[in-house]
Amino acid sequence: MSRRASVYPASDPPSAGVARAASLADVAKLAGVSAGTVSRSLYRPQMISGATRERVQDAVDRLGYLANGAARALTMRRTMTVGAVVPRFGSSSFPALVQSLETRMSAQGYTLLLSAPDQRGPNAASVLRALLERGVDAVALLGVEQPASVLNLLHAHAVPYVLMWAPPNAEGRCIGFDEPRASRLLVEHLHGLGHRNVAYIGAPGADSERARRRFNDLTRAMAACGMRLCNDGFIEIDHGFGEGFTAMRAILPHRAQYSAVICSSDYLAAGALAALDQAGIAVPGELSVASFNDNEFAAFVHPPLTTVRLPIRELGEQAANYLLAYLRDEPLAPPTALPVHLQIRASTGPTRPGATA
Amino acid sequence: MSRRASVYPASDPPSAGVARAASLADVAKLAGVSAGTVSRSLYRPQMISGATRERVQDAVDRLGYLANGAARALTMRRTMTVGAVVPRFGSSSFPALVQSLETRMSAQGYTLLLSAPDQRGPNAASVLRALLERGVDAVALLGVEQPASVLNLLHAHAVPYVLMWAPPNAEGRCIGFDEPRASRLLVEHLHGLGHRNVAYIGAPGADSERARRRFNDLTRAMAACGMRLCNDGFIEIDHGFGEGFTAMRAILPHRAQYSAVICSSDYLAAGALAALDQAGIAVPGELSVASFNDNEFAAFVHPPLTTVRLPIRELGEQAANYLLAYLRDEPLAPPTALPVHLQIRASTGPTRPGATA
DNA sequence: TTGTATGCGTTATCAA
DNA sequence: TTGATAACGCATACAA
Repeated sequence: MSRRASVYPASDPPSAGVARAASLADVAKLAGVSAGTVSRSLYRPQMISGATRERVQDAVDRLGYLANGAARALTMRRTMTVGAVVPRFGSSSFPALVQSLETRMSAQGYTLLLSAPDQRGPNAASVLRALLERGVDAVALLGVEQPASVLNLLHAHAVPYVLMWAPPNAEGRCIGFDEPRASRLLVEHLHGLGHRNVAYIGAPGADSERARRRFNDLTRAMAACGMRLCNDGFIEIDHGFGEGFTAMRAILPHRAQYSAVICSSDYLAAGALAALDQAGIAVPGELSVASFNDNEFAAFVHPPLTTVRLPIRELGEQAANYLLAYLRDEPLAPPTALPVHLQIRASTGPTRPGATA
Repeated sequence: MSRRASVYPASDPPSAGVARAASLADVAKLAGVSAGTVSRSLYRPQMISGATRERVQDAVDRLGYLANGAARALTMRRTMTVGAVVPRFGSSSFPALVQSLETRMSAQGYTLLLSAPDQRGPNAASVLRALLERGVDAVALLGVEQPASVLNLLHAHAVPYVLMWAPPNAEGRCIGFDEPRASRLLVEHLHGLGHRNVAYIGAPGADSERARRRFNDLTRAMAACGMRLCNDGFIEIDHGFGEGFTAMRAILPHRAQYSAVICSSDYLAAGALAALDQAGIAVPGELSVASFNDNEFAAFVHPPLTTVRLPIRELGEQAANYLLAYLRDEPLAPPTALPVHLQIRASTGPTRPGATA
């Protein structure tokens, strides 16, 4: 474990504010009481008489006193801060996840320290280190594939943590979706429609354990009911609208080999549907499209799409609940995989009205 | 991924651990030097001899020492932390903004404390107060309409701050887009195509100063070239895919009154285009659609769309640069409105191929 | 109910 | 180059 990862530059002083912020002592002086009394008056009001409490409050208001979190953290050994590490944060459905996590935690007085490292790997540990040095009370990490260095840090410093969007493991501390079932639902749905050969557009497995697992789940589910993945209809591509479009166009020449397409996200699906639309291929008449769905939007625009909904917001809430329980030393409800649901949307109107004319 | 590396059994709650984290004193004792020497060795290595430096580093590694940020913040009067307040964070293009802000700041060693208050939650001032109590070195706030209480707090505590996506004002400290120009570009483009009566789908002005300004910019630009906004073609609706769809359907009955539609975001535009698609209305043959665009995605799927691109990522970077300059006591480059650009995308293929058959 | 004193872990000042 | 010591601002055990 080599260190030397100082996040603090050794140079510049803070912006030279001449007047220091009001401290407890300042308030105490103005109110004519002791510092301890001020502290108690603010955070243990029942210990203080009404009269002094008023004088204190008055002084607080006049000075615009704000507690110094660093000093408090130093004595309390607690910062009311939790870290979140969410790689590739800007894309896909992660914002919704962070949103729900933040909402829940802030309702309990916690603030989120957000890290969104661009690249995975060796720097994951130093990102976490930065969070730990800032004294986070707990950490929520996105993803399964935490390097050993990260887990070691977590354990060595005894920080409560939770792995979001990760399958259950021996350690517990994971909250995820019932992804195997999600795959089964999609596959069985397509099977029921008579499809036997399927194309797949998904995220690159090399980058993501999640993508690899999903691919495995799918092939397993297909094998179980005698279906197969079409070789020339398998595309790995990053998550995104344009990517789905591009991918669909790429596998279109091999269309004879499959009668349905599964996309690993609704963004990809929406792009794929757009490509099909432009190519004049009717969905689902000529080709079925099914998708894992986390933002509920592809399905909206292109109704004839079957999706499995992954409850993202619930994931964030569950993660928050888990951490909060930990922080309260309450017994931990063993985290389970969140249930997923099949959504089959009928068309709300002609997709390509011209075709019907 | 070796999980057994942990010293702690999975059942053992860390909070029960009596052992405190290693401190500077612990490291010092192990290395046989004083605490001050350890501190200097880590952060002012040039002041320390090579031999002691090694012994210190060794002790640090063996103890897994991590600096206590609270203690450091207390003496340094600096936390290397910046706050971000981004209401309605989960939606629209804000994630991209936060992403770029975080990327830039973290490159300089700062960590983002993110607050995403939903509109009706605790008032803006208390959200900010929470951030200030946690000792943020600076704050980035999204939006123009900061209540006086917020600005007072900011000034009273002399915290460097920047208002993102806000028009320049007397105070400076604002970074935004050249929105008036954006409106002019769109309007003039439509004017050039011969349109005179225009419908508008935008965010509710009651909720957002930004929405009000945009509406004003648009009407002004239209007035300047003899165009007008169609009364029955003006819809205020929240940002979103489905919302655009719904809005477009709502104004469709009044279609005789306008020949073009402006949408205030690409999500809305994409929804609107979908609605038009389903209604069998050719774009731009029968109706032109133009949009403010911050995610570059509506334009991708539905090529015949004219957008003005608002450089979101650049906004986040500029905000970061501004704060960083402040934190370094460097002269502040007066923030200017970021330039916007018109994007006219030609169709990449038949949108509704059936229509051409 | 209130005051006093101590310690939290670090950096900075001043000696050595 | 290193060590001792004094802040930093707050919470709390203990005394009054």
